[in-house]
Amino acid sequence: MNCNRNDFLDKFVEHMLNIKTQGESMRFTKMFIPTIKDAPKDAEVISHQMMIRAGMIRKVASGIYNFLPLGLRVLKKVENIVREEMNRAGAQEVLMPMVVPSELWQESKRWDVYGKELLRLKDRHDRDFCLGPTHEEVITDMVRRDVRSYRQLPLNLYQIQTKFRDEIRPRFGLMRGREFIMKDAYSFHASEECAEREYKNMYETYLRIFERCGLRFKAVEADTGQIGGSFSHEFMVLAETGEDAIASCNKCKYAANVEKAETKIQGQGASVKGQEKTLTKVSTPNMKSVEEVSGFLKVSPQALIKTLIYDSDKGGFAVLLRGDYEINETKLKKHADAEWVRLADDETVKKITNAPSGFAGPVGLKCGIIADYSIQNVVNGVTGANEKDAHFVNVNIDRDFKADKFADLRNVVQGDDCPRCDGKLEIMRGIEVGHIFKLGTKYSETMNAVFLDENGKEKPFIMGCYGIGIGRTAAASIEQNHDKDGIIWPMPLAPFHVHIVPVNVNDKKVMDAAENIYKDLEGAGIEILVDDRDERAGIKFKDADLIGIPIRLTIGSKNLENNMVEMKLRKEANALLVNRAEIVEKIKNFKS
RNA sequence: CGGGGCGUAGCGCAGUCUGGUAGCGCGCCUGCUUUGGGAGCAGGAUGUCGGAGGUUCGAAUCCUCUCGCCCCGACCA
Repeated sequence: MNCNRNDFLDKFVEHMLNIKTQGESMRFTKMFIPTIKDAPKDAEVISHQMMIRAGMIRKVASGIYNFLPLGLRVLKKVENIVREEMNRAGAQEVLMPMVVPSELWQESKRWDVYGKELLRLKDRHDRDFCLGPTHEEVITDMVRRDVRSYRQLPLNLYQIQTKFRDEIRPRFGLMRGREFIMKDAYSFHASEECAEREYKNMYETYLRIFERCGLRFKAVEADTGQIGGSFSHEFMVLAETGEDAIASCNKCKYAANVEKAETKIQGQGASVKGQEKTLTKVSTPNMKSVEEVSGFLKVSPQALIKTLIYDSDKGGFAVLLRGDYEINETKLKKHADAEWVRLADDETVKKITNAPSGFAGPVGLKCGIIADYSIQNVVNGVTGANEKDAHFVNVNIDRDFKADKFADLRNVVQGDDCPRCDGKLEIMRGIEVGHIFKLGTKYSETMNAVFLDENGKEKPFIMGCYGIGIGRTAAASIEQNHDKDGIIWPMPLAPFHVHIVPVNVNDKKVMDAAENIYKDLEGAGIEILVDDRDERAGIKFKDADLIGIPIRLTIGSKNLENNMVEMKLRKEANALLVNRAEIVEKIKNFKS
């Protein structure tokens, strides 16, 4: 109304000062932190619920999220650690487009292979594009255009960028989204040795990155999956809610994703001959599963030879497995030498075994049989009789049937022997936050990305690729570090280092003290969130616990009279009183 | 993709079976009191009942279609 020029200027200056506080430290009243008591019912896992409740993220569509200021700060913390360590390791940051022309994907043959996860779109000229789920094609193209000589190698280029994978079933919030931020690095080499050296370099770099993030994690051997290549490691954050099972030796350093984990080959030729009983068919009405059959016949599941009928690009075949073990399709695919394998549908089972599914067995079966090593020990076993409601008992290998091939086809279980030493394997769960691959020449060959070596000979680049899920790392940290009240951030990922809670903002002494401490800490390079809201103490404490900043300073009038301030670590139950003069020093110690 | 479930106020839910003026708790706004662990009292605002079509005098409720979201499933041998 009577807003004259000077008022306007004052307001402008005030506004600019407020903006300035949006740097390292913040006032709660100025920051957009919409915390909520009840998480929406669609949030299933802890990290998802807590990020929503703490006002860090909001869902926009299935598997697609907004990052609010607090969430973004955490994301940036992870990014910066990754960036610093990648740079330190000699990699260089680039930025590639999110929208990629189909030509590149057609060239690598992945346009047809990658499937529905690849979100395809057309531009106004009806040309095909996709949203990049990963960038091997783009980087290979980028490098082949301008790198001609071995003298320009090696190169390690990375970006931190948004990826899109149209997941079948996005879930668990940031843990399995469709749109997500990833650091992906690609290295190019003139020789195998150089590529392997870089793989080790990245392995070490990843160890440093996740250590700096304050995570408990494990590097495990992994299957190379869809990206392809010769060998790879995954970096798993250990958490009950992890989507992956990993096997880890209790004695040596061996650790592997269960998809890939091996055990000592048992029982080759160890079957006890001479006690073989007569093969007998028994009636097992409606007994299909291992539990049903073993319960009905009163034998242990170990005595069963589970017969699974598989379909593949090479046709149908049978897989034999001891009753108490699980099939590992990754291993099966490899040993069956197939492009794809799939459990056969009822119709195919019927065609191959002449019986409804649930009664398949190797005796008299007229298809290829591939058997897990585990059945070599089974004497007088139980199998389906390839006939409805019937099983054979006293089935013996060699006498009653033969397998075309023995192989390691099962998932390892708790207590299996370590393949490397005399230790035992433990099974634990993990969240995959990083994955490194030695790619070899898979992409450089198909995309004709070549350089001239010192002999003037044309050779394809030898490549490696190295990914880290940025958002997933933040989510994994929460899965690993939380209690019933909220998040417990490790210092390096925390959105702020210190959370100042003035108990009563209307008490001038309290607020003055809070302001002074705020300024002192800020001057010492510490990031602070000060809860200057005119709210009851209880509400502020609840929000502080939920948001999970590692150090909380509670400023109340009574303690202030003794020149003391309460300091509480989020991860500990009890608070301690600190003299005002010592606060900065104390906190500096905790921070490092 | 198959199976199941859910869409009602910002969030959590009731109401749907059996059609008859849209509710509860939390949150939000105003005022007073309160003020170290999600306060009390009083007053107040807020809904295309996911969307479209149909049945009916009348639809959140019944029917058809559609969209969105969530969960389970590739271990039945």
